[in-house]
Amino acid sequence: MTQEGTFVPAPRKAAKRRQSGPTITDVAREAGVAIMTVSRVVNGGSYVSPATEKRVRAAIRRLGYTPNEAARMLKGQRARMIGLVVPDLADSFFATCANAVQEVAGTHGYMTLIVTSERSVETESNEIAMMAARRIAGLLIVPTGVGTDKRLRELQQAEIPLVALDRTLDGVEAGHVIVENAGGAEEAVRHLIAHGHRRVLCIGYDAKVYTIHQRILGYRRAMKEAGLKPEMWTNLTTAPATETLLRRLMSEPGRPTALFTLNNVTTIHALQAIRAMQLRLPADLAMIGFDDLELAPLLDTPLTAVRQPALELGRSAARMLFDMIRHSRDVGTGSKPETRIVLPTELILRGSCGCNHPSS
Amino acid sequence: MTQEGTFVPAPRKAAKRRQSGPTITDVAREAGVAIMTVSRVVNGGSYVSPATEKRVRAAIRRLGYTPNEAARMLKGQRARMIGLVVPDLADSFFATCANAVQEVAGTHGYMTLIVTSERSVETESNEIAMMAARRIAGLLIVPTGVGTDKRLRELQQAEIPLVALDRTLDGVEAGHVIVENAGGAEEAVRHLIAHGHRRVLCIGYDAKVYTIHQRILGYRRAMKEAGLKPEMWTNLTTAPATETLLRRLMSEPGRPTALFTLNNVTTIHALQAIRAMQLRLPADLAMIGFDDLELAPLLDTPLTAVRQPALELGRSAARMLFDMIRHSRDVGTGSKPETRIVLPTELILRGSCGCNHPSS
DNA sequence: GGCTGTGTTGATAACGTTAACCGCAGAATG
DNA sequence: CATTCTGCGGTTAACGTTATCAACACAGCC
Repeated sequence: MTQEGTFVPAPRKAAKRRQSGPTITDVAREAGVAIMTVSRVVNGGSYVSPATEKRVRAAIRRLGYTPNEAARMLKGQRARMIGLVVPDLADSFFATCANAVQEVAGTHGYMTLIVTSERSVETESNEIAMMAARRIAGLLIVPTGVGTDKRLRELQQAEIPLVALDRTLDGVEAGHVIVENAGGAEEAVRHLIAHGHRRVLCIGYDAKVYTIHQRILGYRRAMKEAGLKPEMWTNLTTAPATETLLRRLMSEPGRPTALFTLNNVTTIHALQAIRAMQLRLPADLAMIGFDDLELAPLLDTPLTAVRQPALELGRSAARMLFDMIRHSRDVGTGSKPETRIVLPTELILRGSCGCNHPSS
Repeated sequence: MTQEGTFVPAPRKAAKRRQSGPTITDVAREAGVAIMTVSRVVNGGSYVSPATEKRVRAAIRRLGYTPNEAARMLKGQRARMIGLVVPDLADSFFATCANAVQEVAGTHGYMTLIVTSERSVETESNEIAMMAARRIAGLLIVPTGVGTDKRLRELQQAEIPLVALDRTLDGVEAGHVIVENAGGAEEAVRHLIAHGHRRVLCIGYDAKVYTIHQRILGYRRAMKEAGLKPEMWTNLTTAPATETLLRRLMSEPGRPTALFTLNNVTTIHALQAIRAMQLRLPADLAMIGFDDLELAPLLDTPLTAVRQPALELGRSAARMLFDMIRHSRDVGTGSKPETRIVLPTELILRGSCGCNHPSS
């Protein structure tokens, strides 16, 4: 069909599969204006006459146009996304935090990339790299490792704000939002001692994790204050290991009369073991767990627990991150954002510590 | 090598705040090759001599280069992200699903945008729009509403694969992964009837929700089969409402002797009410709940429950979505992906239904 | 008539990446 | 020696958006 001698640059094969939806160019054509005018209408702020704006809005609605975030981000170097790294979403504590973070992000028009590190430093590192590639505007992280990941330092160099959630982060400049781990643990152990217990066992997960470490500190303080000998067993990761340990310790003469569990999972494992051993709470063993459980009031013996404000923790951390993002964007506007928030814990007295708990 | 009289295009003013990290151009300069060569090394596949590749890789490592996903996505129209909409992350069932989805996505090099609809159709709609703007490659959704969101139809037009999780989706072409809701409920209610109960109560959340609706169907089938009169109470959203209802029904003469709860939240509310009313399970009231709870075995009377394979549900749905994504990209490669998966439920017998449960 | 605003719109150049060509050595072939 | 490969590498043009600057129309003012 091409006739005479002009060079025809090989007809495109089949219109080249454009992007899914209509683009700003389509809207501009539809409304009979320049693309810049459409951009102005979409982003607001600049001068556009009411009549033109109406025409453009109508075209947008007619075509069902949505701005392409990829292109926006490429121009503006900021993704309207934040990242969140948690060890495990199936843990209700982290799930609640994630819920709160995601909610706050939504009010800012941001979305949240949530990933789980599965308590593996390597996974965590990879995920941070993937988020960096997506050019997130900020990162919230419940750090899994002890040291500081090299990737985090790279994020830092890229001036991406960083907030540690529930734990602290050394070696990089980051904000953090934590709870009164030591104080909460101390209060709980003191309470057990006040009930007359002299041998108070303390068991939990990995002592290298910041939160566990802090809680152990609180436990030691309370024990030392009462002149009692601390007895700690950590690195309990499975239910069987926990049961084996408890069986051994509880068969000794002068066996422990009280138990303080350092974290959620261990609390549940201990409860399972106690049921298997047919011990009665609090008669055979008084117990307090760090981190409350939704069903704690409904257990055989309702469980006394140190409650952490998970929702507030997530919200505060997210708010802090957005403060930092705003501050780093409009450089030096307003005061420097807060970089450390410590939230209080609450000792919820139920039956398992030995208190008479209210019947309703 | 351009030296003398060539045109020099006006020196840029002050380097113009570039993107956070180094770009492909920096790598190319560092390695002394063209950017295209770097791109080839990064994406693999094409001809690059080993020597050049080594040089480029070294430069990449030296500079700490990460490809800008925004630019990639803008070119290729595909974001290496999928979306996940759940009603509530604090619900352990959905949290577990999310965990599984996120894990499968990771193995494909994708990240997951997780949002909660908070059971609001409007929130859900907005979130779908935000995800559309981010040009996600596919969407997993636990639909909250009854009808089909207009936004979903738009996604569909944009040829974005869609999979409904735990529920079905009418009016759009979508895959779905669900569990044997009706069958599981029927089995549970039959079990209660087999224990001799004639008046089996059925309570739950919104009956318009697909899952609840299906479970009610199962309940009705079992009751009809036994020639018993079904008694259902739905729209119970709060704990007080549930307690009020149960108090009223349990004070009637010839009161119900068995209870079947249709969903997680209602199960918990019922357990709270039962404790408040000082009823004994299963003596005063036998009970089975749909959806198992982690602490169910540890309750006063261990709770018999219909367990759903939450992990498997999430995994299957994610796998189905990635099948659809692959299929829509390499058009017509391989067989059409599965679009319907139904997973079995399992009745976990513990004490609350009246069975003697194993002590350990 | 020349100015200076002021309110509105348009043209163009990036942003970082990849797809589609183009070109160039050197080897293999005629 | 002239051709055709073939393996590598470079050039250029998008992708959809926004910042920047220029242009225009119209008013008010000397």
